[in-house]
Amino acid sequence: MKYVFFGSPEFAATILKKLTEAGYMPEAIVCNPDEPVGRKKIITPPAVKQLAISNNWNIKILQPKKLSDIKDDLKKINADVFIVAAYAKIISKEILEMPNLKTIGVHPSILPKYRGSSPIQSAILNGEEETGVSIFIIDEKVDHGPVLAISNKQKIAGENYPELSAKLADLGGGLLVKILPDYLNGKIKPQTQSESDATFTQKFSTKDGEVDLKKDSPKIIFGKVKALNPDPGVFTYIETKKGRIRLKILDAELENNNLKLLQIQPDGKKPMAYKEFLNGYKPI
RNA sequence: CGCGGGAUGGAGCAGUAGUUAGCUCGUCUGGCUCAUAACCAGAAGGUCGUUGGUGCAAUUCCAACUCCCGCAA
Repeated sequence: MKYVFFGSPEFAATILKKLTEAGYMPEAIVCNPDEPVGRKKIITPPAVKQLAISNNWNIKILQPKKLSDIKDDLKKINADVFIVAAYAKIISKEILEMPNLKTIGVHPSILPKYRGSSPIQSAILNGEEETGVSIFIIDEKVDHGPVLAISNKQKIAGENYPELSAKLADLGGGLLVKILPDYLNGKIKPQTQSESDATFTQKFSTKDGEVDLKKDSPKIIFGKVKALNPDPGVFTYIETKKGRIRLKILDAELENNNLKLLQIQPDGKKPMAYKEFLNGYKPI
């Protein structure tokens, strides 16, 4: 089987790793361009590219700004199927339908629930007790195509976004490897999604991470802390002897509906335990 | 040159131009207690980021540098 892998972040890298471990080496990978990260603007390649480089895979790495720029390259590869995991760009119909086995996607939710760009964070934020991973055929509407397989349920038990994402990537990668042979042989019958059950998620912004420790309910704050870290993060303002400071909330736990802050970070300081913060800052 | 905060014992913070640099926490020792993250007594532990400058005197003033971090992208 010849395939091209589309994906950029850690979630995608985990899935690609599973595929290659199972003997499926892509002809090429397509990921976002290297981007400057942080204050120092260090040029950082996406996780998928790093995986390929660190393993010295002799495959093509395509990092187009626009997918239309690499149409011809993709055509030349003459792949049987495209596999997409968290690529972050909308892929045009023309490209999706290039391979005769079309393009399949891995989406970290149980479709048709939580379509869109932040399924994992949204599930945590909404206090879902479990979620899962879906594999489906991608069409031109976002996360809309017929479903090939749905993973076992994954319990959500206080994980934060990166932790849950890692688990789901693992789960999704495993499922993909498992069903791929059947899909290639045409043994799987795609199931159309129920449109009436569909829900959508959107990206979060800094503003979504602002909380008020006094006014907001502990449960909601807790959900945000787990879902929105490390990016865009959760923050609040707190009055101390020295004045009002901005405080990021990195980790917390919920105990009998009381929010207990564990790890915080004052503006301009390193992350620290809340207990240590109290030693020096004396909130009012 | 995008904006800004910071560097003081293991941690978080104060602080001052001048014989012994403080506080909260932690650590160690002893005591109390059925017991404890509680309490009492005591102890160890700091070239006050680096380099240079001005002072009789600098950790405290000035300059440069290094490193850390928040925002923005």
